[in-house]
Amino acid sequence: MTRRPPTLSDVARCAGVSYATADRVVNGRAGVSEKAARNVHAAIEALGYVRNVAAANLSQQRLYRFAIVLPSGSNAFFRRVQALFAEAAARLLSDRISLSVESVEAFDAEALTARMAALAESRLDGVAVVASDDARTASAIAALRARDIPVVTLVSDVPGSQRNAYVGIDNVVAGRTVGRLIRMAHGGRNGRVLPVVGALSARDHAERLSGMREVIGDTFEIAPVVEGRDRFELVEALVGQALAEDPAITTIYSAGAGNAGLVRLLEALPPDVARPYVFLHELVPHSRRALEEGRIDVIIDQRPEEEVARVVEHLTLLADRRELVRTDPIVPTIFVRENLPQVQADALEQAG
Amino acid sequence: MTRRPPTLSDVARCAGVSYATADRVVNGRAGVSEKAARNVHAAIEALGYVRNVAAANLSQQRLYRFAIVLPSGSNAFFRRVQALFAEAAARLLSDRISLSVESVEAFDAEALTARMAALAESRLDGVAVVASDDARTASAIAALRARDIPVVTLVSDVPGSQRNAYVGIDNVVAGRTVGRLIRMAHGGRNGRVLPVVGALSARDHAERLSGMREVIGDTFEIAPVVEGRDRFELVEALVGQALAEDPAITTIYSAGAGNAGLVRLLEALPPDVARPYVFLHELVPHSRRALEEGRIDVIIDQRPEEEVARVVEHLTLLADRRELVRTDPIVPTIFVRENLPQVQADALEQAG
DNA sequence: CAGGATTTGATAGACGTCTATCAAAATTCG
DNA sequence: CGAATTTTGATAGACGTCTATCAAATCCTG
Repeated sequence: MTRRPPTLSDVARCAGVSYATADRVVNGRAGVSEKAARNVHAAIEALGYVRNVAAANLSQQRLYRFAIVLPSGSNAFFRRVQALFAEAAARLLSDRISLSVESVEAFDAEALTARMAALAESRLDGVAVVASDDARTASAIAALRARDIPVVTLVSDVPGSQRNAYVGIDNVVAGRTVGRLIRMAHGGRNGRVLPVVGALSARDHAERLSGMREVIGDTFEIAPVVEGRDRFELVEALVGQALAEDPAITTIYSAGAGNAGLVRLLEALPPDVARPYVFLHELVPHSRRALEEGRIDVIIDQRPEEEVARVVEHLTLLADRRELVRTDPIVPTIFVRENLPQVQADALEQAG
Repeated sequence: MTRRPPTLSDVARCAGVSYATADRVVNGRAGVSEKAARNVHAAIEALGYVRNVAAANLSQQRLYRFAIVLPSGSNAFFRRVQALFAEAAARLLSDRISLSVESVEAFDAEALTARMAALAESRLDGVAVVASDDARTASAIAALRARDIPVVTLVSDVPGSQRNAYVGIDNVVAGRTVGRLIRMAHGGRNGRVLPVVGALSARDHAERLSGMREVIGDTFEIAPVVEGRDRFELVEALVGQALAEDPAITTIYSAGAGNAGLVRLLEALPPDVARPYVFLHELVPHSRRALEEGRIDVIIDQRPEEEVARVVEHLTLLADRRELVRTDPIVPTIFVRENLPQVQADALEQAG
C-alpha cells in the first residue's frame, strides 16, 4: 500500500549503474559517460525519484545565515516588520535558518552603506535590505553580489541595482487602487482630494500620488500636497491647517507615515460635521483603532506577514542557487472596518 | 564565528547525563528521574537546543499521507482550488508529503459520506474536506477522528462536528465587507440591492446576505432574492428578468456561484445606460476579465492560495500532534480593477 | 596493442536523531 | 541488609545523502 519512496540506491540499481555513478549524475560531478547519465535520468523518471532534502541537508550540515537590515526609529510599520522577522527567526531555527535582524538609522544612506559593506565582509548566505534608492546603496548591493551574497530589496526597491529580487508592493498600483476607491466613495460625483506625503521627493510617496491621480481623472480637484516629513506632530498641524483653510476637501489621502497625527486630528474633529473620507497606508495599531472607530474609511496594507515569508523563501532559494518562484509583486490589500483580520498574539504583545 | 548548532549529545554532556537519558527526556519516554529531567531541560534552555527536524524525519522515515476531498463539477472556484492542490502536491513531494486530491459529486452528501468512510479505512495522516453542513457528514468526521485521523474542513465548515480546524472565510464577515463597500459606492445616498444566491438554504450564501444587510442598514431597499442554483444560464435569465422589472436597482450582490451568467448578461447590456454596481465572490478567469473590462466593480476573494497553504500547514502540525498556529479565519480580500494580482502561470494553463 | 586517460564500482565515514538492548548503578521496600 | 525495582549509561544500527578515496574496468590514441 504505502511503499517507501525510491532512494538514489534504487535509482542506481534500476539504471544498472553503481550508487557512485548515480550520485555523480544527480550532483553534476564530472566523469560520467553520456550513456550512463541518460540511463540514470531515465531511471529517475521511471521511479519518480525525488531527492530527500532532509537527508541531504543533514549530510551537508547546511546552515543558512541571513541578515535583514531595517530602518530604526519609531515608525509603527517597521516596528511591525521587525516583530514579524523576530517571530520568524524563532520559528525558522528548527529549519537551520538563522536570521540576524539589524537596524540602521532611517534615511541615513551613509550608515546603511557602511552597514552593508560590513555585511559583505562577514560570511553570509543572503541579505535583505530596506534600501534607499540611491547610487551609494546600489554600489553597496553590487559589493555584496561581488562576494556572491544574494540581495533582496524589501518594501523599497533600487531598480537599477544588481539586487536579485524585490519584495514589496508596486506603489503606482497602490495609488491607483486608492484612486478607484476614492471614485467609488464619491459615487459618481466629483470631489477635492488632500494628498499627504512624507516628502514629494520620496519616490514611493510620489508614485502613490501619481497612481491615484491617474484613476480619479481630471474632473477631481487636488489640493496642494501636504509634506508632513512622516512626523506625526507635523502631519497633525499641517493637515489641520489645510482642512481649516479649505472646506471643499472631501477626501484625505495619506500616502506616507506619521498617521498617528492624522488620527489624533480626526479624533478632535467636532462630531456634528461630516468628516472627509480618509484613506491611508499600513495596518498598525493606531490606524487599526481609527478604522474600528470609524474615523477613517480604508487602510491599504502591504501585508508585511506575506513580505516576510517571501523574503525568507527567496533568500533560501537564492542560497541554493535555485530558481525563484512567485516573483510577482505583493498585492496591496484593502481593509475596511469589516474585514480587519483578528488581532494576532504578537500584535498584542507589541501593543502592550 | 558560525558555531555549529547544539545537538542532543551536547545537551546530554551539558546536563551531565548520558545521551540515552537526554533522549528519554525529549521524547517523553518513561523511566527518568525528576532531577535528571530538570537538568536536561535546563541544558536545553542554556544551549538553545532545537531538534534538527531533518535528522528526526530522516531517522523515522516519516511520510505524511493526506487526502483532500473536493466537490467535482464545473465550478470555476473549485477547479482553481484543485489546480492549486495539484501544484502543491508536486512541490511537497520533496518534503515527504503526499497529497491525494479526490473529488466527489457536489451537493451529494451520500457520496461524500461514503468517500469519507472509505478514507477512514485507509491508512492516512489527515483529511481535508469541503463538507456540507449536515449530520451525516458530521458523523463521517467523527468516524475519521475515531481512527485518530485529523480532519480539517475547508471553505465550508461543519461547526458542531469534531473537525480539528476550519480553513476558510467567515461568510458573515465577507457579507459585512460587501455591505460596507455598497455603502461607500452610494456615497451616503440610499439604493436598492438585488441579492443573488445559489439557494437561500445554503448557509454560506445566507450568511453573506445577512452580513451585508447588517451593514447597509434599514434605509437601503432590498429586492426579492434571486436563487440561481449556482447555474449560470439560470442566473443570467433570472437576473435579466429582475433588472428589467425593477429599474430602481442600483446594486447587484451575487453571493453565490454561476457568475459566468451574470457576466454574460452584463456584457449584453446597452452601453449607453448606467449599469448597477456589481459585487461578487471569487477571483476566477471570467470574473477577472469582467473586472478588468469594467463590467463589475468589486470581487471578494477568499484567497484559495492561502487556504491551500494553511490546509497543508494544519494537517502537518496535526499529524505531528503539535499545536496549530494561525487558527484565525482567512480574511476576505477585496479586489478592484487596480489591485488585481498578476496572472500566474498555473492560472494561464487552466484557462488554456 | 601498449600506455595513458577516462569512466566506473565499491566502500567507508559523517550528519543528528530514533529505537532498541543489555548491563551497571542507584533507589526503594520488605 | 538483601532483593526487587527503577533509573542510568553505553552502544549499535538505521534513515538517505554527500564526500572522498582507491582500485578495477573500459575507453582512446598513436
